[in-house]
Amino acid sequence: MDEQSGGAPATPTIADVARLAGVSKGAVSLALNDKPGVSEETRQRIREAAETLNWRPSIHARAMLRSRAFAVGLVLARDPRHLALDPFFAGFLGGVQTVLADSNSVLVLQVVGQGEEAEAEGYRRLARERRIDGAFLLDVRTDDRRPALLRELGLAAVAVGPDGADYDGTPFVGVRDGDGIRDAVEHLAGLGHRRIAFVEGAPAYLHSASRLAAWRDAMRAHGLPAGPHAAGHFTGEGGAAATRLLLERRPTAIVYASDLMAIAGMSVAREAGLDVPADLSLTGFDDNPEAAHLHPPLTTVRQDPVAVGAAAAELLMARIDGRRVTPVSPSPRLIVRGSTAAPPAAR
Amino acid sequence: MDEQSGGAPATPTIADVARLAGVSKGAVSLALNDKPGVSEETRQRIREAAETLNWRPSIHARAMLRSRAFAVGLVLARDPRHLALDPFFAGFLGGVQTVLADSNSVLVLQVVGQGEEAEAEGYRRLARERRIDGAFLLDVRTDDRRPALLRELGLAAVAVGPDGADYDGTPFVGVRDGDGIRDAVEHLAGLGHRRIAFVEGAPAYLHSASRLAAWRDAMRAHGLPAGPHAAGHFTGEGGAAATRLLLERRPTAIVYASDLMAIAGMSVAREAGLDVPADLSLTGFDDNPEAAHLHPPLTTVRQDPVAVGAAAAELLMARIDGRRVTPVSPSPRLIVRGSTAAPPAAR
DNA sequence: CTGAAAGCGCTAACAA
DNA sequence: TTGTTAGCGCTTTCAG
Repeated sequence: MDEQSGGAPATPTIADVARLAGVSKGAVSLALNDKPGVSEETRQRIREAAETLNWRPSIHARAMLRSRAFAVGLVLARDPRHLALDPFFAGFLGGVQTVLADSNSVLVLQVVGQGEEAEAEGYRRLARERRIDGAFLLDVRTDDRRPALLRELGLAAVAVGPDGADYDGTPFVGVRDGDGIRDAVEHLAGLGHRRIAFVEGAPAYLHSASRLAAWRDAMRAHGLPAGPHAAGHFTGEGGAAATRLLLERRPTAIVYASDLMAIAGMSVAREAGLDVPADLSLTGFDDNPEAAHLHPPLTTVRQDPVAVGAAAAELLMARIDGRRVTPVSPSPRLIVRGSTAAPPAAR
Repeated sequence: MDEQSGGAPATPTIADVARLAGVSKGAVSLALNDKPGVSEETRQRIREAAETLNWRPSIHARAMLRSRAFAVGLVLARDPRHLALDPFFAGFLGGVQTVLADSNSVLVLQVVGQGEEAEAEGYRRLARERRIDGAFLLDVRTDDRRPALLRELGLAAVAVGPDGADYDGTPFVGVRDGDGIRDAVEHLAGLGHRRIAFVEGAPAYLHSASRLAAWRDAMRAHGLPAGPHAAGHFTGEGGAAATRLLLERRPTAIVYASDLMAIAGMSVAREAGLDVPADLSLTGFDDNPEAAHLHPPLTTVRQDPVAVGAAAAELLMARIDGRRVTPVSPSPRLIVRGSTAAPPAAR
């Protein structure tokens, strides 16, 4: 239609750059990929031409020869409403991005309904269409078939989960949730609490199981009897129900595996006529934006999701490129606020 | 290297399918794209061959000829922590996905730091590398340059924002936030409130401005004087500060443009010695997972983010394909809970 | 050090 | 109705 508007076509190709620089296409390719075989002088001229034309190599043309997609995937099998309540996820994405930008790769995100099959199908589709070179595994379950699936699909994989875990050689970027729970128990024990209950998330998940284990270990380390615990499934309803159950055992403190459950628990305690923190101390996990603005503000564990995302992406890109890097595991931090205090003197 | 492992190569190409079916590559292409030129019999045979080999066309090869990327983009210039507190976003992604799956497209997500320039650069990069065919625009600002940018880049665009808005021909999939605010005001007015204050979000955003306007309109519609309002910037700190300010004007109810701000406001009110809802009624917006589990539970406005996401994706794919569809705008719903009641009789 | 040419997997315009 | 062929934009041999 409007082909003769004047200059170069809308999206320049490598040929346009070559023409402008007065060299061949091959020279342009060598020059811009920092490969030997071009004089520094020519390289500079080519660089300028590319800059002038605002040219970027077509990702698809590249992908065809190198059979690399320059993209990584993340399939999330979560109830959308569940996804929302996880500040970890958002930070994680941000961290991932910083690394991907340097690698000239992008993130393909697929949110599928719940269900392992949908999740597997998501990865399969991305793999078969050669859309991605590797993938992140989040929400790892105790008996997770994704590591095996991804290997079968020929995709690099990096899992995010409890530090030190290992499935099938799939490396884990550790989140040291356990350390956070331990700090919470230590904080409470230091205040004089002895009956510290625990509300776990969903036992099927690795990061849930590791938090429970950390609570048990910390209790033992402080010479305290492992108090009662109940599953809250990371939901508000679950947290409330678990709290009702645990309250019968008269704990002076409850450690929750998530803020949402802690918030729901706080309401339950209040309805039961308990004052927080005078009668009952509460700690959460995640440091939701709401946590600091509750009444009382919630003592909780804050992870560094951006660092975890960056570490995971670093590791994934290294695997794709066949490089070796040693994974790091950022530590979480206990944020002490108003929901914890010394236990009632009476007991 | 290990070329003679026995059967077909790891990832089959169209040539493998053609060979197996005993036809040419061209025939395979026609057959599997449901184009005329192949007998039904042959088509069936080809289909079976493709099935046997578990073949999918390489997205990159396709992209090269049709200059279609079979992907759409979403660039988010938000503080990662801000992203987390928005249940709308998660549902939106879920809704988008349902439509993309049918179109054989994927979503490329880019979370950049805050700043308009980073945001623009994100879209530019995706466009120049021909990574995407179109993009979603979220968090539209009153003077947003992205519609112009995307047109310049040759990308289809669909914005998510107040119903009926229009920038530069970029279609909007409306979220009827205004209706939600109106319902909240109506609910409060019906309970007998007359002094209804408002905490808006960040005035620069369209969806913030439209909620403020809706509050004004609703107040007028009920013959009430437009009470005081203040900006809370969608953050907890902001919501708390705005509430402190507004409390001096002795409202009997406060409508908030987000749950987070409302939650922070509830704490401020309690610290000021006010009982919610006996002394002060509060409404939020979003229906965060926490909202139902506060004490008292928060009356709030729930959108249908999944429907919005699906509608936006539908519209975007239609634009890319050059089809025409009429956008729909799902309505939000007021969820009445315990944070609202009749105003104190005294006043 | 540079240029020409082949080919990645696919589609579309051909010729048979 | 079929099979053949010429590229899409790029990288990578291989000669010059």
